[in-house]
Amino acid sequence: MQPEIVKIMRVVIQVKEAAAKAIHQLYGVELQANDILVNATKPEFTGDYTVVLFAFVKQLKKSPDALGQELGDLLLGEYKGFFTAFNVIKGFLNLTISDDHWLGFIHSEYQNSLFGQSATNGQRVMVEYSSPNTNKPLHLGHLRNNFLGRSIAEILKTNGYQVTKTCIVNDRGIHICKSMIAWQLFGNGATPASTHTKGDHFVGDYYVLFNDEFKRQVEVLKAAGKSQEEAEKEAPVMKATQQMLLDWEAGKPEVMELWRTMNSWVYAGFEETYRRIGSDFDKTYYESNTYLLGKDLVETGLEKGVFFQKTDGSVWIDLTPEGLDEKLVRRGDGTSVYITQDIGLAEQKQKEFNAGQSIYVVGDEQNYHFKVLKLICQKLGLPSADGIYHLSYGMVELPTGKMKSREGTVVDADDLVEEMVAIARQKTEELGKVKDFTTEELAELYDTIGLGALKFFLLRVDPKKRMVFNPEESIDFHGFTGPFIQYTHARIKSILRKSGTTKRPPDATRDTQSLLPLEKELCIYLETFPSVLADAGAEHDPSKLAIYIFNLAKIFNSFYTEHSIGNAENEEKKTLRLELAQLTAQTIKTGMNVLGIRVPERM
RNA sequence: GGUCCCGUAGUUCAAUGGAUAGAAUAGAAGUUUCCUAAACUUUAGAUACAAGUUCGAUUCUUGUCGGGACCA
Repeated sequence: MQPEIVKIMRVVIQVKEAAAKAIHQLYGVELQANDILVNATKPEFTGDYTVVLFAFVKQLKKSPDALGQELGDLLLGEYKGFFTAFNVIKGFLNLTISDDHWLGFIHSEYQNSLFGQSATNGQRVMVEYSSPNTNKPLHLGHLRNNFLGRSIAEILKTNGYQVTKTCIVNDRGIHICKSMIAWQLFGNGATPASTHTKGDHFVGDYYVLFNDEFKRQVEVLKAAGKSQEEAEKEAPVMKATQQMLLDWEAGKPEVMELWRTMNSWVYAGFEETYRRIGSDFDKTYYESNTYLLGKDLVETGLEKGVFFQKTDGSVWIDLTPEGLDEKLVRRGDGTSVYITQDIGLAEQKQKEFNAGQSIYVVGDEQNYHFKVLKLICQKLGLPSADGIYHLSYGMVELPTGKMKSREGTVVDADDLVEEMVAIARQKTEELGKVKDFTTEELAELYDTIGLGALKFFLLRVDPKKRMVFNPEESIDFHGFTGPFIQYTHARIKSILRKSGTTKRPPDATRDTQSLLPLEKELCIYLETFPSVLADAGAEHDPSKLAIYIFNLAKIFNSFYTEHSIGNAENEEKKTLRLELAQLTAQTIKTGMNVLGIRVPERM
């Protein structure tokens, strides 16, 4: 074994490659390292890593026991100093890795502030997330979106990608006209400044007013004998809104002016929220600029025969061969539909950034839409089409069911953040551990903890799955939570402040101590961090990382309770444990930062 | 009508076809002369149902029941 490789290569990979080589040597069968299943050994068995043998039993015509014995014997002989023991139980070959190897790993990485980071790979990825509408403020669902988008972007950066974060703002259409109409009717010239209201909430309030007024007018018309449908069509506010949309499209100056003004209020509000929750974008697109994109692509598609025209002039694509149906891409009156501008924007982004991968963080109610989008782009032959990936996430629900604006059950993002921070404050004051902090330091700490709890809560779940947010139970700082991890970090930093960092001189000879079970468990788990980051990136799943950091903190806490660091049995142990503590703190910090969560030095 | 997703402890979440299905919380019982008890230790508790595929199924296939989304 080359010593350099030992340091760089992950242990699991080494085990796989060694096993593949051994099988080749013993039986002449060529296997790829990745075809071999290697897991961490379950705690109730002896060993560190386990080769699952069942898969080869048939092919090699060996009993699992015999195969395990032969393989174990060969591996132990060939890789002295790496493997130190093995046992075979049923079809499982449990291998023990030498303490020397783990010690070497800790010694070489404990000061590495880039532990887990991959070298740049020269590939560009775009991540589009957030995608707000300008008629109302952000809610809990947007928070999940923002945290996912931001963290997946950061994860991909650590994986060596060059990442561009984009945002498409839905700033036009009937919804914003509703707010505008309501403001004209009921606003009396009020502004966010005059009412001391955050701009996005201000505009959102008029959206609510619109709906109230609309409902009222519909009732009046129904009382006058109209059907529901007729009433909704004829309600004066609705007619006014539709006229306003036409005026907007025609570029009528007063309408444009009002639209710009109201949107600017909203952007000021969004800006504040984004700053608070840590979302930022390298490039923001506005639908008012992009909604006409893609029209020329409809022509291209018709020429290429990808699209076809019906007798009423509407243009369609036939996706029945793909198991979907026919999809409209341009209406008979020549106006385009939602998907057309998405195709156009995809093309434009490709021209601007030419990213190999384009990730769209969008709710799973649009699964069908993105399936269609990708297919159409592929059929049109857009070079970036294969790189389209819909990072589809499930809705955040309340214990009572879905959030409904009509029933006032929408959880507002700003309110929720403030509530979390307030609870962090209350909890911190109760514990009274940071009485010497300045006001600024306290404010920062409350933010760190409150936002940490919220972000971790939303990121710890597989994005694809729907999740339930229980306002009472979710605001917990114990157990599988952000503050638990932050606390572990703060405690480690406290130990390091008191015990000093490690005293190992750079030329110190490698020690010969043996690892205690809890020390070893921590080593093994730390060593997997880079592959967890890689997995989380490849799977587009930050929850893998969140779960890892939580487990790491838990393992450290068990270790810490059992073994003294500052008053270790001897200097050698003390040095090792300080190194373990340093690397654990570093790993927690890197992992949490990648999730967009800060970790305090003290709390 | 068609397509897709989801059903795991009381609750919220895990488990690339692998060993006795893990955590957290709520419940029960403990741990402070010593590095931060927002911690630690012990305990009890679950794969919706029925078939099939195989050495082995929470995972794959089919059906039933339940929840959700989308398309026209």
